Amino acid sequence: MQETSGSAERQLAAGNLLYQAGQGGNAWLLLEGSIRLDRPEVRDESGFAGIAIKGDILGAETMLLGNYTYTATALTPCKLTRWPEGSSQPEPAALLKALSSAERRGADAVAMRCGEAATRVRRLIALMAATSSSRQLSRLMLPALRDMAEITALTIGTVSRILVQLQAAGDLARSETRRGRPRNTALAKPNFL
Amino acid sequence: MQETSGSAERQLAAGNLLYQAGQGGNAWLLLEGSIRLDRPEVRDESGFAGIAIKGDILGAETMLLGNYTYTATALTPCKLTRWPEGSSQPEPAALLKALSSAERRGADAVAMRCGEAATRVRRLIALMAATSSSRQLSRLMLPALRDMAEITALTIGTVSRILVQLQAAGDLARSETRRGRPRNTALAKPNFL
DNA sequence: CGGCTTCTTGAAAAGTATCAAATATAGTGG
DNA sequence: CCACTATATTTGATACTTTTCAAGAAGCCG
Repeated sequence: MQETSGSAERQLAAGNLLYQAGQGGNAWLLLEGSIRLDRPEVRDESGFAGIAIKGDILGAETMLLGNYTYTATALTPCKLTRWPEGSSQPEPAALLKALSSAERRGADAVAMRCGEAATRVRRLIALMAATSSSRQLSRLMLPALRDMAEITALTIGTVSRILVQLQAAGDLARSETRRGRPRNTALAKPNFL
Repeated sequence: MQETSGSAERQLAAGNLLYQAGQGGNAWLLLEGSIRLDRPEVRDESGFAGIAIKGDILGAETMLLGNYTYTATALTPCKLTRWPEGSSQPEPAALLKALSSAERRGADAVAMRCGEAATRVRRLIALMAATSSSRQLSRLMLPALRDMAEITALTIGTVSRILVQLQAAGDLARSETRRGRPRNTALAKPNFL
């Protein structure tokens, strides 16, 4: 929780919650990392509704509706900042940019559910790689298997098998996998005060 | 072609092209019907990238980039109008509305590729029903099997089998299917002049 | 360490895709 | 107006991919 009160910036560890559907709050610009969006209706099911990567705007709907439509959770470590930066009203040009990146990201999300399992996982990895600086993506910089499975509409087992294949083929850096109990940086821990 | 030159409105028969990726043009508000968006890169493959229904804005990226990012084709008969209506510059509030509906529609597209085949087709039909006035959707108001297959990431055969099931279960109005050669209202026929 | 979670892996089952052929229909041209 | 053609839909049998269900291994945290 390295956040000073009133700061416009925010850091988020992988797996942590940025905001929850229904809450009030401001929009965010994602400076680093990747975030998944989930529809609130579906409780235990996947609920996956979209993804955001570096440069995308999240939660712009609060400026219209007052509260968030989706729940946002970090897939990888994230850095964010309030949006829009200075003014409380975004410029039309900035809104257009947000709109067109939202459309592109929607298309990306659809594409990650298209074709064979290996293709889909490959596409997800490619998207994450666009976020990352290094070209050879390490296993540690990927989202949890569960997230990858829900994004690609596959099962955890299938994603695991495919990652093994990709590592064997040299398409993915072989590295330690992230197991064990996640940090209890609590999905539900309120971030205000 | 009941369009008078300079008119801000436009009609489109099912299967017809509204605009192509790369072209220049204006944004549209979809007044009636539904439209599919396709990424241009993928030639023969599905290429499906998103869907738009009544009330959605299409092609807003032209205001930023100058030309369309996706190719837009009518799934069902459509009525559209230039957007924004009067002014050449859209209001921030209108842009926000476009943005949040784009996100919602992206989530819808993702959801239509989630779960078993029957579930997915059901979701697509539900979305189309939201467009339509009548609650019991007729077979004729649905997109072509090929479109439904590409949207749901299934095959034509599977979709066909599922529609038969839905009709048998009474969840879908049993009606004539739309076969035969489509109108040659040409995908490529230029609409200017 | 003990407990909890994630990841890996196996064998069998289920669901879809494939491939192919038959059927139905709207438009076209004679 | 009718046959003809191109396209859309239905349907069947088989093959393949992925899911299921289960158990075990590996890692983090207190």
